Amino acid sequence: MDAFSSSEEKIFKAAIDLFCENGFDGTKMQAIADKAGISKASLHYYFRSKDRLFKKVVQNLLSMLITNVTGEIKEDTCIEELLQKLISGYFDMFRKFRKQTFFVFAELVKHQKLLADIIQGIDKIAVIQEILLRLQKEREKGTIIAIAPEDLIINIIAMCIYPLMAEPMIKLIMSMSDNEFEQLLNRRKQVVTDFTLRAILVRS
Amino acid sequence: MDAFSSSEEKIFKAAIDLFCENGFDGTKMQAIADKAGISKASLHYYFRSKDRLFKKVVQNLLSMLITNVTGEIKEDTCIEELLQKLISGYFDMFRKFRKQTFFVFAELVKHQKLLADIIQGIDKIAVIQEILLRLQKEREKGTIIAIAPEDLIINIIAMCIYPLMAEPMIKLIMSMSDNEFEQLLNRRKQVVTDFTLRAILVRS
DNA sequence: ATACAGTTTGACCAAACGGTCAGACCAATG
DNA sequence: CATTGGTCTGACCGTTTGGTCAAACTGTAT
Repeated sequence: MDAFSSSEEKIFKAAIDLFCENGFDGTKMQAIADKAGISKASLHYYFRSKDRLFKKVVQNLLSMLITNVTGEIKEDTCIEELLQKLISGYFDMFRKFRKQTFFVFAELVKHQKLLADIIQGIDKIAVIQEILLRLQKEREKGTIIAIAPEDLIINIIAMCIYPLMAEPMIKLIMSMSDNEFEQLLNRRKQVVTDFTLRAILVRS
Repeated sequence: MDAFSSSEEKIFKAAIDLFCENGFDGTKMQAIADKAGISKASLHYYFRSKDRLFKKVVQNLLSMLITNVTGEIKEDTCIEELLQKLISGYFDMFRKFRKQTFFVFAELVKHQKLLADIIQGIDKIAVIQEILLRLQKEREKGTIIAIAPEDLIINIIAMCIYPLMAEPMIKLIMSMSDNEFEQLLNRRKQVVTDFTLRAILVRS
């Protein structure tokens, strides 16, 4: 009677995969059961309804995405290194959990009512707050220009996340091949870091 | 026997609204019929199947979004004004057609197979090409730093579009109220313009 | 009036959907 | 061996889904 028996785990993993791939409405309970290798009735045995299963999946992914950005940002690292690590961390995570990220974004917009319920199950948003504070300090120190930390972080996340979410659009509009696009992604961390540092660093 | 009879138009508009709101799987034919004020059978009379109707909707929106960014970019405007107008244009459009943009992004990722069919029905992607060329020129002139025009445009679009698509996430992570977020959106054009110009302008 | 092509619909269909339930299965305990 | 409690399922249910079709309804030209 573990919190995660083998079957429950298999179901949950299958549900994550399929929900991320096809969204809430596009995912059928039978498909989850098939992928998990159990009967549809067992689904309802472990998770009472589709909505409950869905909510748990979203909660799990959101929590994972938020807490995953944490770590290794010490107080004594200079602003350049801080931003570089931040960008690198965000980009790698978004690239690794591409579909999951897009899924959470999309479904959170559609089912805004669920958000209130989901928030309570999530622990740490403190990491971001920490970074916001550090940026505020740097600004007072005069190493970076006057910019609201929120604006700066949004800019950074935007530049990291957008190419990953907009791949088909970018390829279409820019007439890019798969190869060219992959090159673009590979140089992306450097591009965003340079761009950001040039934008906010106060030069002597 | 117009290309758009009154009924056909009503159906198409209803379809756009509902598809944008609920996605492909979340939109039911009966709901479209109800919203258009006609019978479900009439839907199939004008558009043979749900897939065909869906494809036409995506095609129409994608074409609209792409061609809508055009206009008023003359050759003699300086780089600062060019970027400011570009950012302003993108941001206003994305803000105006927020749901449509998100919808096209999401469904284009899911149904990547349809993209090949859809591309053929779209005329002008030339506007972007024009801007890419102009940026290349400025770079050679030495007014802006060495950055691939594609990277620059992606950065700009990213910073414009991301806050609009990630509203719930941002509010959650940054602990923002509706009011604070609206303020953030209102200053966004200025923020992105300043940020971008500082990042790419060669200073004397 | 009649004929005709385009439009619109109620009634209908097979398939798929989320969900239920009685009962089979299976270890572990007495 | 018998009982018990958790696990698992085939069969089933009511509803909803995308799609069809013959028939009714328009207006217009003959």
